[in-house]
Amino acid sequence: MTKKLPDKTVERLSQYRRALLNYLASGKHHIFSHEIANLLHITAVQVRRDIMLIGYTGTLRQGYDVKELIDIIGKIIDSRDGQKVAVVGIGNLGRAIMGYFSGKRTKLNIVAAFDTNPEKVNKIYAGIPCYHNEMLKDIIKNEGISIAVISVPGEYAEKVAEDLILAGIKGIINFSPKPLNVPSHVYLQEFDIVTMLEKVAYFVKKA
Amino acid sequence: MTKKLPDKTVERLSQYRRALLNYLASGKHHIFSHEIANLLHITAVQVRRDIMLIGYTGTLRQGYDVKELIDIIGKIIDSRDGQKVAVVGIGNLGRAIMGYFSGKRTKLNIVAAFDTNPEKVNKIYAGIPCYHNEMLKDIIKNEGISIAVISVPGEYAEKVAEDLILAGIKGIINFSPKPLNVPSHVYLQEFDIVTMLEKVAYFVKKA
DNA sequence: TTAACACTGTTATTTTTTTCACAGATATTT
DNA sequence: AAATATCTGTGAAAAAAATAACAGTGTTAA
Repeated sequence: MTKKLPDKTVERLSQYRRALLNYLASGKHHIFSHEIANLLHITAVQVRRDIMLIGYTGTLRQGYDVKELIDIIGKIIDSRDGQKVAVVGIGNLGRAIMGYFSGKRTKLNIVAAFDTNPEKVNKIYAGIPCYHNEMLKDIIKNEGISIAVISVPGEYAEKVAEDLILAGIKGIINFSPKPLNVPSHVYLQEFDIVTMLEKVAYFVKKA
Repeated sequence: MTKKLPDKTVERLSQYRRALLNYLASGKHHIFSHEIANLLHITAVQVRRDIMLIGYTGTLRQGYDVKELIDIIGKIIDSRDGQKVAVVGIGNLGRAIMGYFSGKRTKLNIVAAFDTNPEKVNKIYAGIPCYHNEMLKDIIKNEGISIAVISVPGEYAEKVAEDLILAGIKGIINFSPKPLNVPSHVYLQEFDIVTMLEKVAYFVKKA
């Protein structure tokens, strides 16, 4: 199972798991591919194919064992000992992200936040300590943080990314509008809110 | 030029425009495809293809006229009279989004925010009035708002989406972790932060 | 004036992702 | 027990997106 899965499949697996955890609360133990599909509003074939790709197999006429499936997905997408995450830039967006994770105990732990604003440095946000950006390299290295979320204004994004890369970060999620350049051993996911809005606007506009 | 462009091309066009507006400040009036490519860290072919798709053509040996290109992109992705946008859910994320747009005058105008929290209702955030969710349908209709950003907790997302659709919304950006189901005449863009992080974690994890 | 060069525009190819179509298996109905 | 219905797993086809390859054309250099 070492073979890398398609990008999109990994995204959906994460969503399957969340939906299934929720579904467990209904007390049912089995679920059909078309039921999963309905939860995410996608097609049943897609669900079956994704599940096929991770090597799990359901039972005919009964569908998939919910707990087993949740477990398998965990084995695939989680890393054994969890991964540490840092958030750089404690504006509204940074705090929103920290809020999403606070309380939940998953394999992904936000363990540090960074900002340059002295008002914010050395405070605790959603249970996470905020350090000055100057500390970034040291803390990333010492804590073994492998993933960083960049939620600083565009002007600073490049510099932050450089520092992160020098510190040995492995994955970056960039919320700033500045496209980043990363070496091939760093996985980069960009997300640009303005662009997303403009795209929606394009597909919405009636001539 | 009524033919719909590929999804990804539209995203990139939005990014080209922003990069080009910035590039104008350098005082240069022309730009080569490979220079645009460098700005976004993509390939020159991709840039040329996108530009081909919108029917613009550069001049050999000089590249593209920056202002013209910006104009053409605007003609393609903006709608003539602009579009109105609403943000539903004024948590950190909602405020972050409003912050991105405040001040900038583009063809996309956030004209209303909604929340259920009485502390927030009837206040102004980043210049945008916040109404109670009860007002949603009326205001969407009366103001002619065509796009909505959902930044409420998952539990409320479905209900909000229903109301938006009843109100005649055309496009939705969903930041909640609850997958939405929309009729085919509504364009939906989902963005799930937890899933994105889990995806990055997967591609980053060593063994 | 000819050769080398540097770009664009586009066709062809490849890769990635989704959808179709159906064989196989087991429960249910008649 | 045969016929029917239901659901999985997957090969094959289609659709979407990215990349390669190159013809064409003006520019510069020799």
